[in-house]
Amino acid sequence: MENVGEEVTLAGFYDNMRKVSKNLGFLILRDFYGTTQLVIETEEMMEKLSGVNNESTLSVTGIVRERSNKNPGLPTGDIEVVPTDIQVLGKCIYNELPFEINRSKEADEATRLKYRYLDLRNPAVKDRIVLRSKIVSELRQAMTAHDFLEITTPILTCSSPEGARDYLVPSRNHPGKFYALPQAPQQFKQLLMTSGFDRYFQVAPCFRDEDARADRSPGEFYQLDMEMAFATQEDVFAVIEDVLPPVFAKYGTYKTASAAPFKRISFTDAMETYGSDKPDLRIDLTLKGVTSLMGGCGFGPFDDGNTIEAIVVTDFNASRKVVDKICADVEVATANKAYWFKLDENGELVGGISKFLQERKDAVISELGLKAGDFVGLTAGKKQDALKTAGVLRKLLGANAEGHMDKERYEFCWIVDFPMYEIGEESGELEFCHNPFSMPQGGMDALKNKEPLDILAYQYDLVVNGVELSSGAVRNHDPEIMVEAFKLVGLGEEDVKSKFPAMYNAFCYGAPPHAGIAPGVDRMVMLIAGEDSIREIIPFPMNKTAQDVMMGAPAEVDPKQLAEVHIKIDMPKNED
RNA sequence: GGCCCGGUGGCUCAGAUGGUUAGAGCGCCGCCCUGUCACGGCGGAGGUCGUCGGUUCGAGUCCGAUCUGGGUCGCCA
Repeated sequence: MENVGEEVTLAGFYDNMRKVSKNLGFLILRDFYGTTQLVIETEEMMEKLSGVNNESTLSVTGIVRERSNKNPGLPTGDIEVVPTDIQVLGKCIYNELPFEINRSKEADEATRLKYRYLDLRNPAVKDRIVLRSKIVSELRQAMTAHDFLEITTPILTCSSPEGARDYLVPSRNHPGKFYALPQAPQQFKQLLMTSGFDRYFQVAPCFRDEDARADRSPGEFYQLDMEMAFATQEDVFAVIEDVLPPVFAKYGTYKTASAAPFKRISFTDAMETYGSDKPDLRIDLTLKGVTSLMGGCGFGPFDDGNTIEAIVVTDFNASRKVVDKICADVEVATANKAYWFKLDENGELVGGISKFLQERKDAVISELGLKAGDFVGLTAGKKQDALKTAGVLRKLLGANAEGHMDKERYEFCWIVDFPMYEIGEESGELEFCHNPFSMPQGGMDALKNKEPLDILAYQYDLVVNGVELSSGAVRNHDPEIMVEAFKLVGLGEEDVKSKFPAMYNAFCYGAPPHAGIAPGVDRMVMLIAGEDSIREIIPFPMNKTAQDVMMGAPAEVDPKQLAEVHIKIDMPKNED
């Protein structure tokens, strides 16, 4: 309104025209910041627009006027611009687009990705990218305010033993040799600590050649990578608890985020209480072991020395149809069945597997503390299977049974005290549980004197609303402890030296104890934006099969390029 | 690699049990409309139903194979 009467020049995209007659029309001009209505009220101006397709870019000079019919629903709804000149800056040569810009989110995803530059013109799509930028900017400011230095680390490096498949880059100058894109800046940041930089962070690109998921982009993603020297687990927790919640609360779909200190749950407790190492604490349901209460009751899966887990849901009101759907979903997700029964209004055990429990009715009711209307979900199997299945069941019950999930907040927790070692499922032998960089709790003494499976690591995960945001650790900075840790999994000093030559050598020159963590930026933005697909918060995402359908990557290259890097293609023949 | 779901005008979708000319909304094109704002009215164009093969008098619909997209398990912090 304060510009009424002024001559202005606006530039933007031809969004839409509502043509009312030969010499009256309302043209909506859209730019990054919003829209403005232009009134075309002369045949001369109308003529300038004839043949101009939607989405062309225009420069419009005209006079700002107060509207006679205001639109209170629009930020610029009080004014309109009466053009005196219209220039077409960039022609859209098509009168029909692959999708309507303002409805692009409804279009086929392959088409959206192919025309991502059009998809991004949709304000609702663009806003996610703007949000991402704001979040990253805020994280940078917070880290800098905590005296962390942002330092970039190499993209062309060598394979790092994170455990995922590497992206390889052939070397021209060194025939037969390859660079690898980093799966994470893990070793470099630890070397920075050894160099004396005591607070490092980076919004770090990470590259892993693994298959995609709805919440996992294939190929590349970003981490808020950080590391601190002369620091403990507590120091890392304190920084994260200070940096993340304000960003979630400020930009999030939900306006509440956990305050410091976050709840801490040991890995073992998390598995036994929630059936998951990434529990959603917004759900108030917990697991209860009922092996001795229900074992041998005559129901097949409850025999054979199987572990049985129960989840009591009070005041359960979901329909039988919902219960069946939950059980079916559990089976799809875990390849393991879920069972149930209820305590009805008359105090009888009914439904599901209740008939097997009638003889133990009183014990069941008293041990589980059941009241009329309570529902009991059950799982059975080998201990870990029963727990994990119950974990999935818990999530589904929480989401479907009313009153057991307070959705409107970000609930953070730390999962701590992960085991250092486990017995590998395939090999049957002792293996590192997470990565081999973590410091065993108890150090050398623990490695030498404790049962390997009982040794815990200073390894922690950050979980929010059932999503694993990050894992981190206090690192093993002592070469002797490192060698000993590797000995337990059957590797010798030579293996350590050959696997991590730079780190091992560096640590031999005096290394500070250090610890760090690397929350996933894409996951954070997803959670904050409330999006279910990770592609919505990435400017130019790849599709599920790691292709960029807009650019056409990956693509074949010129034979000359291959020759320069000493590569010959040896395609398998399709003979079967 | 396994499993689940999808592929019908430019976009979103409907097409029980196989049956004659495959429909709708949006978009697009043309005409009309002097205050619209999801503008409105009238008219129109546009589809080898992902592909190949089979069953059948007849296939968008049934069967087989295949391509392709998404979800998920494996994999991956």
